[in-house]
Amino acid sequence: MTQRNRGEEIHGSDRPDDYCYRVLSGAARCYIVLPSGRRHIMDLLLPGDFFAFAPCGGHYCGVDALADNTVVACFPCDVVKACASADPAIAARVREMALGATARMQQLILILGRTTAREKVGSFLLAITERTSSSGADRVVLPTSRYDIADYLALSVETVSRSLTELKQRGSIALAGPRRVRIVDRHELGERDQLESDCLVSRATPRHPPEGDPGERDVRLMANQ
Amino acid sequence: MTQRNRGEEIHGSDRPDDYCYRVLSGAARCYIVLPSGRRHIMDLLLPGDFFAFAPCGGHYCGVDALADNTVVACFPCDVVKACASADPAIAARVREMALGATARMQQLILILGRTTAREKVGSFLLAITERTSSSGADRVVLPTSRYDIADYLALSVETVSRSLTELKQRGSIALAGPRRVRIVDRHELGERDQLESDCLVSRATPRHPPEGDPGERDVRLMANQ
DNA sequence: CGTATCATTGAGCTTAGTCAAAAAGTGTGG
DNA sequence: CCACACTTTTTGACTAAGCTCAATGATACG
Repeated sequence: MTQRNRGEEIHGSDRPDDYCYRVLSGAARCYIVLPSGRRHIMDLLLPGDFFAFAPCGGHYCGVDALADNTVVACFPCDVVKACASADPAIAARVREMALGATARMQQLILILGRTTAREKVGSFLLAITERTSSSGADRVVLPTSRYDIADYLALSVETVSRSLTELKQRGSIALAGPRRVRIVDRHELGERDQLESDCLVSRATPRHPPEGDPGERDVRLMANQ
Repeated sequence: MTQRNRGEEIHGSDRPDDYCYRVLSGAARCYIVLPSGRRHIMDLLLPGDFFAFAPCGGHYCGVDALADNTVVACFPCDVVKACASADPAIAARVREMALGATARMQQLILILGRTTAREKVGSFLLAITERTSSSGADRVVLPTSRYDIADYLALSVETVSRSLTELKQRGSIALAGPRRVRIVDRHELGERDQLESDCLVSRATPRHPPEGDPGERDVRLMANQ
């Protein structure tokens, strides 16, 4: 757990699943370098956030500081596992933090699944705003450069930049410098989906409403081999 | 936990984070319906696989059977949580299964991050082959239709179909019926990255080799608020 | 005050989405 | 076993969107 400044590597390895990370202050990016040289940012970590790489076949994985004075706690996963086995309170904490990581991953999957670059950038802005200011604030200072946004959203830098200027010109956001963003129209940034909700639902129609509690409580089914 | 046939809904709700799922036999898809009507498949579940939705702002979430005689155990998350708190063995099992879910999510993020449709489809084929036959087999029966693949990879059906025929024509795969695939050239299906590994690494160069064990073992840093 | 990095903008090209239709499977009942 | 309907898959033509290459501004840092 060392303090690092912007751009400095916190930890890196090609055995990524040996360590897990928790940001204590600052911000960090977790990325994988594909053998082609492409970098994909798997997660952005703000204070309190937890992350662990899954084994990923020989790719180089790393965690870098995004801000000055970033402090990240790095732990060998097997140590954490052992502590969790020994102490139920720690186990519960680990579960809770892993749940947060899962939520961010699912959110990223959803964002990456969007069709247009504008939607991706828009929902990224909404997500990062939500995370930095817990309430429904409308101002955010991006912790990332355009390059990082591009590698996070799987877009080119140019497309990220163009999307932002387009959103600005539409009046959906306002920019004060490259990193200071004000959200003007949330709906235009991906909740826009909501507005079209009365449109035709083709191959995704929910067939029946939820049928009440399945009533199955035999946790052995969940837990046994 | 009821047995369902292909296409039937197993569970659905717009409070997705209340339940978690474990496939006992068959196969299932976990998806989110965006208000626009678009469906995104968040995960494909094979026997033994575990999944839980994160809260996702009012979208409809569902789990459907992909095969006949699919059996899925559905549990309220708070019940599982309570059992994990009470029984360390269950807690460990839940951790282990959640780790598997995390690995699949990270893999999906990586696949969605690929640039071309052919790469997405190719790495999807590799991934699903790896999961269905634990060793390095080269044959796979896809559990999904083209539509499902499309909704999983965030592509259009037509593009999925075109990518598959293109891979076939290149000799990277062989098709026997729409769902029976034989992997001919693994490298062409996404490990292709490996071949270009000596190419220029631009903005993703790992700065230093891993610096040895950070040596931090104070798990309080991991566990405390 | 240069220099390097980051951000923006432009032009051309490649690729995937859309709309439309045909072909190939799948399952049913006669 | 065949005929029929229905679904799934494939293919084509066109359009739109993002990537690449290239150049220009802006900003921070020595």
